[in-house]
Amino acid sequence: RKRPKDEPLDGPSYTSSTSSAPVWEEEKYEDGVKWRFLEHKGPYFPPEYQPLPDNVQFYYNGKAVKLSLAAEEVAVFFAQMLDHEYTTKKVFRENFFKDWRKEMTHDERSLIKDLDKCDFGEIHAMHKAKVEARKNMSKEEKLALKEANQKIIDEFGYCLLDHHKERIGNFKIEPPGLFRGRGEHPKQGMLKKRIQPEDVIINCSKNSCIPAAPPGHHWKEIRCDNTVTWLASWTENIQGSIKYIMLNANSKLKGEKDWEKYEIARKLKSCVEGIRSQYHQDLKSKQMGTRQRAVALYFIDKLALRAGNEKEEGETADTVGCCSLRVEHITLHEQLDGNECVVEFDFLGKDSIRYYNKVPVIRKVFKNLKLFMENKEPGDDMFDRLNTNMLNKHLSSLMMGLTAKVFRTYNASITLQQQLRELSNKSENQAEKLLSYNRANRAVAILCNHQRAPPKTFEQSMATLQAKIDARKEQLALAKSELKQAKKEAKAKGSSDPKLEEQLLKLEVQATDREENKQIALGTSKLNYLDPRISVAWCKNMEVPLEKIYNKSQRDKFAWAIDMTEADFEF
DNA sequence: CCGGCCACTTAGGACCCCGTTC
DNA sequence: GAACGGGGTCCTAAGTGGCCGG
Repeated sequence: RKRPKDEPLDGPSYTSSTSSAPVWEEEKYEDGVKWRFLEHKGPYFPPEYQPLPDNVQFYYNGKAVKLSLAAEEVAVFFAQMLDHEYTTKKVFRENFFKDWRKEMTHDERSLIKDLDKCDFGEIHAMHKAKVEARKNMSKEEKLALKEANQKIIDEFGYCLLDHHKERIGNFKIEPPGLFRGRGEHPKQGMLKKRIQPEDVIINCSKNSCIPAAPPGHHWKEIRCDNTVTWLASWTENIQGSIKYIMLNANSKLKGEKDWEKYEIARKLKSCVEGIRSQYHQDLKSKQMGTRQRAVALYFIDKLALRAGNEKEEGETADTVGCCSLRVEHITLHEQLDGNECVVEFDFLGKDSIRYYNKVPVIRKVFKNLKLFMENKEPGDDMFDRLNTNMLNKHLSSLMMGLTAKVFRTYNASITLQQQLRELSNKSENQAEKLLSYNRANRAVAILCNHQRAPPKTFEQSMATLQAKIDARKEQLALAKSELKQAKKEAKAKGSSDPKLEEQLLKLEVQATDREENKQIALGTSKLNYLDPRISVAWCKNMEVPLEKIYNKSQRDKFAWAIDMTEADFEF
């Protein structure tokens, strides 16, 4: 994508790990070129399969069967998962069995015809013992393991990109195993095959030291394409999609892209009012397609829905976004809970996370929805004259670089900024300020529907915390009465123990925060949707140390923002 | 236009590690 | 010194959206 021409001239001026020169002093490349020089060691391959010891056996129909190496490896994948609920699922078991049989020899295949007659018990027990043994390793063993891992990171985890030594995000080839998609995935249980060097394309500079393939192997291809950012790629066998090895989020390349993303969202801020009045007009259009586009945009803007690309049926779990909503996902209520024109959404979105929301909408939108649903079956598309391509084409005509997802970024960031202004106050103490920050963050997470499964130990840990609070309260009460006594006797001045009160407040704030956060995931919005400059400026204004908001890796990722942002920054 | 392909961002959960508490 | 619990990292799936060729 081309860099929009009207971006500010002063780019991010953070410094990288190896160079102190501000980025904006470096040459800019022509369109599409991502680097001049790229050198790396190639991906790291997972260890080869270790055959089972003789005393661990697989049984079919009660009889021990020595499997071929390939079939055994796949059997072990299944055996390792036996504690998981999904090994009991029909689709998972059928997919697994079908793929497993493909790995068997002719003889094995003619013997093993029923998964229910397979006994993986010994293999499963061995695996559990291994996990247990790993947990019980001595300090020395753990240290040795850690050092060995560090050595791998040192050797494979970095690359040289132009003048910078950069950390690679995922330098390890994904190990083989059984595919477990999210939700009701039709391909769950299929065998995800082992990747060989012969499957891997290496991308690097012609004049760099080209990585050597593992002994006895060769790469699929050596490519020198400086219009892409990946270092290596391979095609995965489940969906047939390409997997990439790319840089870490703290790299210059990723940082610049991130900065650019937020600059586009800020540009939307300056023209969003015009765009809104445009789509309000379009709600009345004579063209059905235009009306559908307007309603979709209304949802994307107001509810921060994802665009909703079409998906191939049977290839993935049945999930939708805005443009792919079906009639069955929406219920219209003329009246609901004292509101008029309420739209009830109930659908599975990305990662099969449920989106459930009852939203009062303007009458024109409501009427249009009724019209779109007329004479349709529950399984029919709500927006039959619209797709993401048409929507994005329209958006890019309104503003350079504008797509559906920019609205999510814009609305997330602007919401954080507004909420911070509304909720936080310089007179609060630090714990209160942090609660306010988290609440602002939470408002965004709720808008974007970033959910998490409630932690398994949630009730337990809330109870423990409450017990602590009660204990502190008691202590405080005791201290107060002691003070009273002291005052009476010695006419001592001063308040009750301020430290104790502070501790109590801190605990109470912590309890509130945790309770409110039960099913909300803050990390996704913090990492992907909230312009970090808003948070940096807030910290400066509130005199809150940045480390309270961002951990080390987040500070590395947002180095560009930390370096360029003053207290007066406005999104 | 449309489908396939490609590149890249966004996402939740598993797992690991380390400090705290009993 | 074991158990706990919570933050941080790792993993990789699942999205978005551009481009190209028919």
